[in-house]
Amino acid sequence: MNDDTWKVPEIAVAVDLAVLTVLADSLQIMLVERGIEPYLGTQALPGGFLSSVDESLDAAAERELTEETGLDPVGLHLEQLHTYGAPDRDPRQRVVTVCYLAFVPGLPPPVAGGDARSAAWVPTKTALHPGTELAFDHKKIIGDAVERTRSKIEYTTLAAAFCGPEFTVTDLRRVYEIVWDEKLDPRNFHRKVTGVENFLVATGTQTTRQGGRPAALYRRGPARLLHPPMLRPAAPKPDASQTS
Amino acid sequence: MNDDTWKVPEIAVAVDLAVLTVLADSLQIMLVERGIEPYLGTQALPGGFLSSVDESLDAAAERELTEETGLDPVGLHLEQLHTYGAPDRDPRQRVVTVCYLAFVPGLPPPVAGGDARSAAWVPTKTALHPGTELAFDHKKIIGDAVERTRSKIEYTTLAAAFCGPEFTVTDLRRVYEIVWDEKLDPRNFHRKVTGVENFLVATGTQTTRQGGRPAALYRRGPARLLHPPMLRPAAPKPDASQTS
DNA sequence: CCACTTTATCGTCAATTTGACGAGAATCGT
DNA sequence: ACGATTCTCGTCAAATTGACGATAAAGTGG
Repeated sequence: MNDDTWKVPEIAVAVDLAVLTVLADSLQIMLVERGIEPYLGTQALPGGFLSSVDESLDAAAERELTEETGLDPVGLHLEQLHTYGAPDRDPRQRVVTVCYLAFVPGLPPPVAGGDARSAAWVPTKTALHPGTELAFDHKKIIGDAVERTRSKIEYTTLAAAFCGPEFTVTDLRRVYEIVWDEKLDPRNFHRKVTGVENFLVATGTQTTRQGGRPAALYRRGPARLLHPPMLRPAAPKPDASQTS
Repeated sequence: MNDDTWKVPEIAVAVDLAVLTVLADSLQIMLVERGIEPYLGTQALPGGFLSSVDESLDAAAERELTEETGLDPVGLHLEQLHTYGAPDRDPRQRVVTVCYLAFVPGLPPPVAGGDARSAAWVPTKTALHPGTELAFDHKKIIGDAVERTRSKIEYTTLAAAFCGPEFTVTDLRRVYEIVWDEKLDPRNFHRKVTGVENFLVATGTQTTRQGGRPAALYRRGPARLLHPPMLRPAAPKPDASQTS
């Protein structure tokens, strides 16, 4: 470092998106097919390099989200997940990618939005399956995204971000059940979420449905933290230590 | 983006460290005095650019930690905090900095370690005080680091990372009290932490102290998650919404 | 050696929260 | 009208938490 000839390494900075939704009884992630080398034709997370040296990371993430999904980032949940920068993750040059995590409601408008590349929802179980090939280290990123999501809905109200603007308690419970892959008792769940102040705001209206009593509709309230948290059912307790 | 003359922006990637410890009844952060422009003479987080295009982010963080503190990163807790990349955060050129959060036990060896720059522990309250001037956006980073630390010890066993290899239940409780700035009941705290499996492993030995009954000494067990979590005492509940 | 102080640890008990269910309410299809 | 379905409220025992009494084991100063 005290060598006068040492120069700051110049590195390409990219932004990748892990866009998750709950759809068709599974947690799904948006993947695109790569149109260029490397990994041409392989599925990958949407993303790209900063458009200029003046673009902020958050702005780049929002831009990519709009380009790939056609969604308006306003009101969507978008947070940094992690930054990945292994020296060999891209064979062309050194790339550091800042990955963002986004939660969008099921069935967002036309999925294959503005950009020409074919975007698709893929169940995370499929994406994480050992047989699935993904570009770069994207499989690891997806694993991190799913784990972050699972714990995030424990102590925040973000599960509601997977629902539309109006939703029922059952809609919300299904989000938890699908993300955690656990059955929850409808009655206890109802008591819990309706008891958290400022989480759910009743609209007064009800669903029209086929079969079954109509459910009350709610909107998201201003609460962002669940206090106390909604804990995942404890692991079967095989006895071993909970490492990790 | 479809302009053939467009080039990938080359950006300088840095790694900064938020090294926290519990010392003298306060949560303190390691700061160094900058030896070069910009912000010459101002206190800043330790950190620096990647040493080469082949250095991984984690390796750079560990290298900086060793250079600045003389600590062996093996066994220390080091995790990514966030990546900061506002276009104007460094007047020289575009810099994206990946910030890491480290927890070290109180009174680590000689603090001003290998590197010549004067490193010092500064209470986070002082660092965050409105009157304090820090380099770049480091005040915001410290705020994020403190908040992450506060919530991290709720649901992980990481509070023990602030203690030495052997510690008492009271040592651990003081960590919680100092980080949260809340008094905790010694009896309930004792019951809680000794009841979590694989959190504390009794060594069988006891402290020799001046005044008061000797306390049993423990080491960290293999558990990494607190299940159920140790919740901060609920805010006095002024009634308002918890807008995070 | 004996109060007296200090700190650690164990125990108790009521209040709260959770988990497991029963049962009624409200709708649809037949 | 009847059964199937789904939402919602209620009950009750078990587990957890919060508040606090009491004892144990040290040091200190007479």
